[in-house]
Amino acid sequence: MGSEFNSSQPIYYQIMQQIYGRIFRNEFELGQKLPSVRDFAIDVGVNPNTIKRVYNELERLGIVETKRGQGTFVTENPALIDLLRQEQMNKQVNRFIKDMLDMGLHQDVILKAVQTGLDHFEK
Amino acid sequence: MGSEFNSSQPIYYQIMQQIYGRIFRNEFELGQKLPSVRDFAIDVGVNPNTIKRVYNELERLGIVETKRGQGTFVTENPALIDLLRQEQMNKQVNRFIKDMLDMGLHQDVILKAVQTGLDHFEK
Amino acid sequence: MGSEFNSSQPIYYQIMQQIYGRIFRNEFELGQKLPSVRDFAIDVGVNPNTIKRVYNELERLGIVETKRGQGTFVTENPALIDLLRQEQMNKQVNRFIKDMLDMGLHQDVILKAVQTGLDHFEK
Amino acid sequence: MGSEFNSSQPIYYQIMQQIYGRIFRNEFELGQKLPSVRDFAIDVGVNPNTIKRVYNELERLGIVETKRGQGTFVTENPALIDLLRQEQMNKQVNRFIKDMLDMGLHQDVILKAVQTGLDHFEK
DNA sequence: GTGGTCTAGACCACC
DNA sequence: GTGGTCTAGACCACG
Repeated sequence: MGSEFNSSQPIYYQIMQQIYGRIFRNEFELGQKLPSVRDFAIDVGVNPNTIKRVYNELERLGIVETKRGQGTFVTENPALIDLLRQEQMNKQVNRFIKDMLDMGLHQDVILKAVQTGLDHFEK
Repeated sequence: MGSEFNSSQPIYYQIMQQIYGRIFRNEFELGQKLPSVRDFAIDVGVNPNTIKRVYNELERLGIVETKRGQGTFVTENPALIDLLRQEQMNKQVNRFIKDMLDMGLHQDVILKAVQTGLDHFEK
Repeated sequence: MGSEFNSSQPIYYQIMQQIYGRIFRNEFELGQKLPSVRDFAIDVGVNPNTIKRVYNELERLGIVETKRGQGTFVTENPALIDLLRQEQMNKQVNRFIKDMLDMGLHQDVILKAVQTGLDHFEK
Repeated sequence: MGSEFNSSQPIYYQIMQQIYGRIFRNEFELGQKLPSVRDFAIDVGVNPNTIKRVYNELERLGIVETKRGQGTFVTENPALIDLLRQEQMNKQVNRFIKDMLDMGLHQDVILKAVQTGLDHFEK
């Protein structure tokens, strides 16, 4: 695949978010092996070190685990994934609401904006 | 005020967002003079260069104007502020919705989370 | 038995330590035959190469001997085991004390911590 | 300073432990600036990336904090340092005792070994 | 083949 | 000047 990365955020972070999303969306089976560092690096067109960092961060979050000499695997604990998703969601929602209120927007305006936004994405 | 800044974002950006918010919330009157770069820098405990950059960015967005030898002033154009607020809001909403959908969350879950989040902040 | 291994240390090393401990605790009789590499590998859910390495290391230390065509046996020399245990103990104690002193802890604090730790494990 | 590192442990880890120890022993004042990544790298004769990793790990533990464009500083929170030292001590003591008991050693033997070990280091 | 570590050196944003 | 990121490539221990 190509190397389309937003320059405003670190590449490792963007890749991390992608994997995060794919796990949350259950596009990976639990316990599934992720591509090797080298293969994945070639695949997305970045340096192996960058992928290694991605895997490190994901492991620190507990969403993957690496087995020496074998590879990196999605955690087999579905409860953990649900917990992380919940946490992530709460964090995002709270930050979003805080930002909106800080802009002086009222509740009904915010809610309306989200609704129309969702309708817009629905297509 | 102390110097409590989130290290995950540039300091200048955080200060900028604060000013942004205060203007949007009409805590500054239109045409009001902002503190001098030096005073503001001392106030928030930051390098003057950082405040300078903040003012530059705000001016680039048109939300403040600097008058040579007089200082930096909030724009007197209310329409411009509304426009910027609208833009800002749309950007935030879209990014938020995209992030939530990427996590595999459904519309109703997202909407519900925002509602309960708002209720929570209401107090 | 499952395959619960600490990822911070090599698997072969952890298995080695376990066998070490069982010999020291006299859970193996002197001269007793250890399981075959293959059986042991299946038992702990690990690559046979890993077990092979464990046996090699143990043999290098003289705590087991392999007899061609017969298998691997715990040494029949009790003095050797005592010696190894003594060596091992000294190494551990010295490393422990060094680590504690490096942390700026005083003798009495260290001793007290060990005492309470032992009481805690006693139950 | 020279580059005397034990090859059995990662260099970054050994450096990390050294800094850890110096902070615990109060050889650094609270809030003190650590050497810059580059300077420190030259000082100990390793690559800057290695030092950066050390600082990252220490920051993750909360014992230092980095301020963008300014440097890396020892945390100013003495309670945190005490807590970390306590944690570290407990972990070490428990691991030590567990290892010793696993070797089939009795309480009094262990305690005696620690005492004579301490006497030995006292000089 | 796999991850873990390390080097050498580059470019960038930030203060 | 300072940390943050990234590349290119090397060597090692492990399974």
